[in-house]
Amino acid sequence: MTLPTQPKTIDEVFIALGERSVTFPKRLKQCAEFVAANPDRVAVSTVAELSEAAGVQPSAFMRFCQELGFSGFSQMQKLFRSDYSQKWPDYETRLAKLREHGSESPSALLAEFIDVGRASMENLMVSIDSAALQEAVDSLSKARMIHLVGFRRAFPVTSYLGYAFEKMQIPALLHSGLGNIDLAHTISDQDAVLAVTFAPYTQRTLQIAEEAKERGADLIAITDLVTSPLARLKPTFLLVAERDVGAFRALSASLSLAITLAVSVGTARKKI
Amino acid sequence: MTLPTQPKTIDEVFIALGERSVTFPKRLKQCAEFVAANPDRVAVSTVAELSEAAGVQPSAFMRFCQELGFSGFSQMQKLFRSDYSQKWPDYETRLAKLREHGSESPSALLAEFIDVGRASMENLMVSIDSAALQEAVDSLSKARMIHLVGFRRAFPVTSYLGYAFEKMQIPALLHSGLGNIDLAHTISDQDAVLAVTFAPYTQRTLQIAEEAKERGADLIAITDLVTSPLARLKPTFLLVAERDVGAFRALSASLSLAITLAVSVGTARKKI
DNA sequence: GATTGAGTGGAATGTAAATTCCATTTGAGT
DNA sequence: ACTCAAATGGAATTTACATTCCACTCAATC
Repeated sequence: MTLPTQPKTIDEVFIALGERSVTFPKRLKQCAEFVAANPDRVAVSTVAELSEAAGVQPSAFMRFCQELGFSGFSQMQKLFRSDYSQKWPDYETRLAKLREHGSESPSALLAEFIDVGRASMENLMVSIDSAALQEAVDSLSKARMIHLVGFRRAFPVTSYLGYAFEKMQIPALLHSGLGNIDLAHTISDQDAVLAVTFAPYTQRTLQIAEEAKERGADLIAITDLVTSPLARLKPTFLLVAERDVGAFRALSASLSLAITLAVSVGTARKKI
Repeated sequence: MTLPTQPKTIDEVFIALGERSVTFPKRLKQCAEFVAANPDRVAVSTVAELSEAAGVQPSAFMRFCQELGFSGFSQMQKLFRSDYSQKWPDYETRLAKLREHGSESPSALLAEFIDVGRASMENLMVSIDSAALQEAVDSLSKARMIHLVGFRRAFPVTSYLGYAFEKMQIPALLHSGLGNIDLAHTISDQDAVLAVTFAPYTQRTLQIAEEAKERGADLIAITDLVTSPLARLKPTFLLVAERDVGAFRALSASLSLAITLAVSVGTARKKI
C-alpha cells in the first residue's frame, strides 16, 4: 500500500480521490463518489448521516477517511469546515497576527481591506432580500421627498446618495446635523426616510427614524445586524453584514447597495 | 417569562433576535449580536468555540439557545446547518443568472455594481504602487494637519477619512465648502493635503491642490486617470481606476484605498 | 474443494462535546 | 446600607458521537 500523506487542502483531497478511487474496493469507492458529489455536507454532518447517505456502514466511512491519510473522520471534517470558514475568516485575529509580526505594510493592509470588502459584497449578494429591496425602491420612487439620515461612519453612504439623487434631479434632503439644526420636523407623511446606521448605532439616527415613523413617513433602514435598534421600528429592512478590519470597515457593500437603490429609483421615476 | 415557541427557520430566529435582544441581559445580548453577525459560523462550530468567539461562557450560550425556544445548542445548530446547505447554490451562478435576465430588477443592478466593485478592487490590488502608498502614509504621518479635499462624488471618500481620523484623534480638516468659505488659506507648509477627484474633475479641488503646492504643503492625490489635472502638480500619486455602471460607480476601490491610508497613518503615528 | 486474506458489518469502547446544576456575583429596589 | 432576585461562571454530569475491535463473508489461489 502507498503511504498516504495527509491532505492539507480540499483540493488535495479531490486530487487524491480522482487518482486513487479507481483502486478502491466497492464500499470505499461509494464513499469517494459520495464525498466528491457532496463536499458541502461533509462539513455539517456526522459519520452516521454521511455513511447512511452514501449507503455504507460508519466503519467503512472511517476506513475511507484513514485511507485518504486522515487519522479519522474528525480530522477530515476539520479540513472541510475550515475551508468553509475561509469565506469568512476571522479578520480580527488575522489582523492581530499581522500586527504581531510587524509586517503591516500599507499594501498588506490594502489587500486585507479588499479581501474583506469582496467577502462582504459576495455575502450581500447571496443574502439580500430582493423583495425588501424592491419595496425600498418603490417607497423611494413615490416619495415626495427623500430624507437621507446617517452620521459618522454611515455618512459616506448618505452623502453619496445625496450626490446621486442631486445628479438625477430627484428631491432628496441630506440630514447632516449641521449647526445642530434638526431637520426631522420637515418630514411629512408623503416622504420617505432612508436611515443608515451601523453598530455602535448613532442615537440621532434612531431618533430621526422614530420621528419619521410617528409622522407616518415610509422608513427604509440600511443596517448591519438584525439586532439593530432600527429593526424595532418595522422599517423596510436592508441588511448589510460588513466585516471590520480592526475598528474600521471598507463600506464597499453598503455603498454598492446604496448606489443600487439610487439608480433603481432614478429609472423607476423616469417611467412614471 | 414568555414561553418562546421554537423557531422553524433561520428567518424566524433573526426576527426573534431583533425583537427580543433589547430585553436580554448583557451576556445574552452578546450572544445575540454574535450570532446575528456570524450566522454562518454557527453551522460549523462547537459551543465552546462560539462562546469563546462571542466572549461569553459556554453556559451563557446554552441559556441563549434555550431563551430562543430551542431545547439546547444542538437543536439550534441543526437549523443553521440545514439552512447552510441551501445557501450553497451560490454567488457565481446567481450573479450570472441575474445578469442574463437583463438589468431590470434592483437585485440585478446590485449584482452589476458588486461585480464592477470587485473588478475595480482586484485591479487596484495589482496596479497599486506600493512605494507611492508608503510615501503617502509617511507624508500624512508627519503632517501637523491633514487637509481632506474632495467634493461631489469624491466627498464620501473624504468624509469617511474625516470620520476615521477623528476616531483616531489625528488632526484632520475636512474641506466641505460649507457656507462657501474656502479653507485653503489655512494650509501651512507643515501640513499635508489629500486631494480626491475623479473625472469630470471638480474645479475647486484642483484650485485647493494648487494652492497647497504654492504654500509648500505635501500633496497626495487620489484620482482615476494618469491624465488627471492633478498629475501636473507632481503629487504623491495614487491611481484608482474605477469602472462605471451607467453614470455611477461603486467607489469600493477608492474607499478601500482611503481606509487603508487612514489605518496605516494611525498605526504609524502611534509608533512615533 | 480447501485455504487464505482482504473486505465488511455491527457491536463495544473511549472521548469530546452538550447540557445541567449550583455556588457566587451583580445590580435594582427599598 | 440591606435584601432579594436575576444573572453569571465554572464544575459535574450526561449524551452523542467517532473510533476501534472482532467475528463473519466472500472471492481468489492452489
